[in-house]
Amino acid sequence: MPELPEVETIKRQLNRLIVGKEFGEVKIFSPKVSNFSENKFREIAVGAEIIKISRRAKILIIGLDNGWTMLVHLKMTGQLIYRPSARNSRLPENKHARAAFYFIGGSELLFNDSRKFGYIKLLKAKNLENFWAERKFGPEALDKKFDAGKLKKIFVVRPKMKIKQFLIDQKNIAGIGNIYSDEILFFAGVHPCRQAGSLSSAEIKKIFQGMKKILTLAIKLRGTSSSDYMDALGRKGRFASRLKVYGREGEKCVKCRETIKRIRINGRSACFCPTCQTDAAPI
DNA sequence: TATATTGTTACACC
DNA sequence: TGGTGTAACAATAT
Repeated sequence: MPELPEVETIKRQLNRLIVGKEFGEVKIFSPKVSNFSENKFREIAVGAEIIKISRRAKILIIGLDNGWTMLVHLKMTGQLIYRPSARNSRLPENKHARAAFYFIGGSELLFNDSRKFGYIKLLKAKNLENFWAERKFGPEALDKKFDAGKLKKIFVVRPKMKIKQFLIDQKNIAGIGNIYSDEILFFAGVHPCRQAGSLSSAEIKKIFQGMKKILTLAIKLRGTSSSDYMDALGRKGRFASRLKVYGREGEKCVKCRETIKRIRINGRSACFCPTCQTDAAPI
């Protein structure tokens, strides 16, 4: 599940790998992954050079030198894999290959996605601002200007929301998904069902610290590979071994040896330790 | 075959 | 009006 650390990892890698490269050919194997037909996509992209890669929330922004940008969302199972040289022909070697970009010079970028939830959209750079405005993303989780005070203000706006859902909602904070919300709440010792408005200042501060600490470490380890995720070099991330609650239902809590529980909150699974993450607000 | 999966969004409700 | 909660949707592996 690519969340902020995984997308950030790919962003950093692609900035080293494909900036300055020019599209020589484009193949779209699954038409629905893009907002343009293969021909139209090719018309726009071929001949363009990549200027820089950035990220907003879980979306990769690949800036081109012709006034267009490519927006890539990996959703659940997407992968963007760079290969220094194209293997055989122009055929996908992965059965879940949805699109392929071949650069002048022989390298290539593959977009794989078994679930086909991800997308690669072409958007004129001048329309980007509007694109973000429509989505109403909250502050970037790791933005240096995002401090505990600002987080507290967002809590005030949505007091009824369960904290688990609050953390995942991109309109509150941008970049956190199911994995890291579970881990942040364990770090903070807060039960996922607690309402945002019931949290004390100390708890909000702890959530803030956990968010910064966990996401930063996860980037350092190139993300979490619990299922399909791979970085741009086709390698697994190394944060999975650091997970304390996510995906550990039925296993023992690393802190107190209690059994980790899993519940559903708004259709999403939430893993937590019933002992370490208390249900009640502190007095 | 039915079910679980998650990020996002559409929609009904108060 | 807009916050809130629920459900739908994407498509696949198991």
